[in-house]
Amino acid sequence: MGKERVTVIDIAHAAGVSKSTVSLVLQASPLVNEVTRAKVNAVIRDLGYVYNRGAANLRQSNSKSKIIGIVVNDLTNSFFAELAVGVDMVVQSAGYVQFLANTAESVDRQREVIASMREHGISGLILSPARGTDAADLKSLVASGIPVVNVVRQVSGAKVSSLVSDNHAGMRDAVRHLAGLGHHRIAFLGGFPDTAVFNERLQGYRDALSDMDLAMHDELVVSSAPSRAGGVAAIERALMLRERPTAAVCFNDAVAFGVCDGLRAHRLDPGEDFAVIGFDDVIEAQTAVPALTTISVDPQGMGRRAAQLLLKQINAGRADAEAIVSSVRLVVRQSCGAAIDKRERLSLL
Amino acid sequence: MGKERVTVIDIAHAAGVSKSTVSLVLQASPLVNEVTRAKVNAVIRDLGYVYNRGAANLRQSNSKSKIIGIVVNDLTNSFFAELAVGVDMVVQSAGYVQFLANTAESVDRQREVIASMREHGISGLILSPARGTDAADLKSLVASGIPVVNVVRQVSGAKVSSLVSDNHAGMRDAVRHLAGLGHHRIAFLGGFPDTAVFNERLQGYRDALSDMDLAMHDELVVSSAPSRAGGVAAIERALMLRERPTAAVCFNDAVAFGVCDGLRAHRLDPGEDFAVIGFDDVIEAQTAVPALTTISVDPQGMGRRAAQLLLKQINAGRADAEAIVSSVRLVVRQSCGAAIDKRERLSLL
DNA sequence: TGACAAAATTGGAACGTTCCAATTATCTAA
DNA sequence: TTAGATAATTGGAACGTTCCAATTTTGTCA
Repeated sequence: MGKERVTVIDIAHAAGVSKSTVSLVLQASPLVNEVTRAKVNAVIRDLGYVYNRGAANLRQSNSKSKIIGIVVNDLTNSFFAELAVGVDMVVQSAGYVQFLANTAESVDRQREVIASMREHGISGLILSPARGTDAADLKSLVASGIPVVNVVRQVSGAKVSSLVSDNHAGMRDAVRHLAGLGHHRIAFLGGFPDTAVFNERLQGYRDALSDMDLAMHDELVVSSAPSRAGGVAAIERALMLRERPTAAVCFNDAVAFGVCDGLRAHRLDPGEDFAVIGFDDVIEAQTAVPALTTISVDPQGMGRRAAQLLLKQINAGRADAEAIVSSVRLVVRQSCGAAIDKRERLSLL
Repeated sequence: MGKERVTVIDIAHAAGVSKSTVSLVLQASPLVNEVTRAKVNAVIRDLGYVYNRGAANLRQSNSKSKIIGIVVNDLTNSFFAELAVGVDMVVQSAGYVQFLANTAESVDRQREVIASMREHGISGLILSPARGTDAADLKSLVASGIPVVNVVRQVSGAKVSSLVSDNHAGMRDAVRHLAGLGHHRIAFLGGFPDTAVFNERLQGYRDALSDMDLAMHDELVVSSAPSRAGGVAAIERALMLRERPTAAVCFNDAVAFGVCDGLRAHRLDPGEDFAVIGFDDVIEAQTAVPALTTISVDPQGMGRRAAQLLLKQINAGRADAEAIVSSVRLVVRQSCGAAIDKRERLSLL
């Protein structure tokens, strides 16, 4: 049952037309007569024909494979999972299908999967590069004319489009908000210092401090893995300082959650005894307790925009690199203490 | 630059051999002489040749496309993201590449993406079916001889392999554990009652109660969306009962986190004032505060096993359906109050 | 009715690979 | 040296589709 695959020739034969006609109805060409089209479509349904995109793609000079690749550096981070969902949404409704691969920050794996995707003839690639990716890694890809959109992280020197969030402005706004609430010692917690994203955010932190006439204390910047566990470690170290911070901006939401955990372990109540702001606005940020004040980057929306940009380039044929920085906004919730300000409440008593 | 694609013919020409020979070295055939192989490989590197799997696949009678499909019902749930990562790991190292699609519980979307994947000639499919999927949806897929492995959820009547976790035993163990800690009123919170998974877990709950000689109270079973928000809603309702529960087993970890949030909103301390057990053991379960006691199903491992099963069937040529239930274990952490038992601590004072 | 245009259909070549059968080069042993 | 075996190479057909140029059918109008 279902052993031999049915081809256009079979359809043509059964419908009493030529394979060319069948091909035309498959592509919904206006050249074919309504009644023939109906007949052919009926036969297609009856015989359970499935279109062979491989064969079609082979013939079509340009590689319109209807496959786009998306490779992310850490799919277990829900930020990237949501990004992938966003990409999937627009890509699916454009009739494409996505190859998704996870590199787990390994450039070797990244090289392998990109090579594999090329062999399959992807018509474009959305890439959140693994740490340490350099322009040379993307060289031959772009040379072959395949549009590439970098997301989240940029690769300096690579002639590809990019879509990153406004890390500088986001962190600046977060720090200003905390300063506005009266905090003087604000820590910057988490993240690896050898990444561009880290440095952009750190610069935003620095600039905001200077805007608000606050001193920059190097010991208040403590880096760590950009994960929940990293957040626990970072706040741990920050609390050991002789002069403790009273608030923290975190590299991302995962770190911020870890910071909250660590605070509780020290019998400190995040949002009341210590203000915490995250970055990303992952889906759990709004339901967590306390709800996390954070910089919303809307990962799903970012995925959608990246996919749209890529599709635009694919359709345009030629892809001139454009760099988009996606704006970002502060979402004030409980964890920064602004909503239910304990000091204020106490002063009212 | 890189306009015309380079083909085996170009390689053959440049290396002074025939295309057949080039093809042989591409497949690492032992038939070709060492020195020719080296020469050809050198030319391949020089010209920047990229293998065209589409063309190869077209010729190869059987569809060894080196593509496997994976479609999940909710990628934003980190359980499925991790599952996908597990699949990706084994699939990648077997030289395959994965099509990943998210259906967001829509059977229509599911039908579309599966159709699309077939057109691309996937050699196998791993499917976590959307709610409401029935055997007919998979009929033509299996008829065409493409191996399918269902994960997480089964589709009754479909002749495909499946890999599900032992929902019954897991929930039974959770309830027994709570009963062993002295709880009499144990709630079952979250999940949609029209799913098989829900009913298996509920049955485990029922059986454990009866094993432990505890009464079954229908009002202690409160269903909700299997999400964090659903968990908040469920505990909310459970706390409104005239006779409150003192502990809860939750449909999954997301619900359990929501339950913890809801408890805190009522000034109850999860793990101390109320025992909570989750299901899944997602990655955040161990770092959350309190660390979540849960039934570990190791989603990544499940993904790996599903992929291995699928690859086995692909290689075997013929796929006879096997149903695997993957065993599951209780991981005791803080949220059930076993580790730091407040009552016990108090009695020691 | 014939001439012409427009609409619809069609056969064959081509895409880049693999497979098969056939050919050529190289080795072995008497 | 040569027959026979073995190793290495090769040309052409095939996979399922699309495209092109060419052909056939249908329609229009004088």
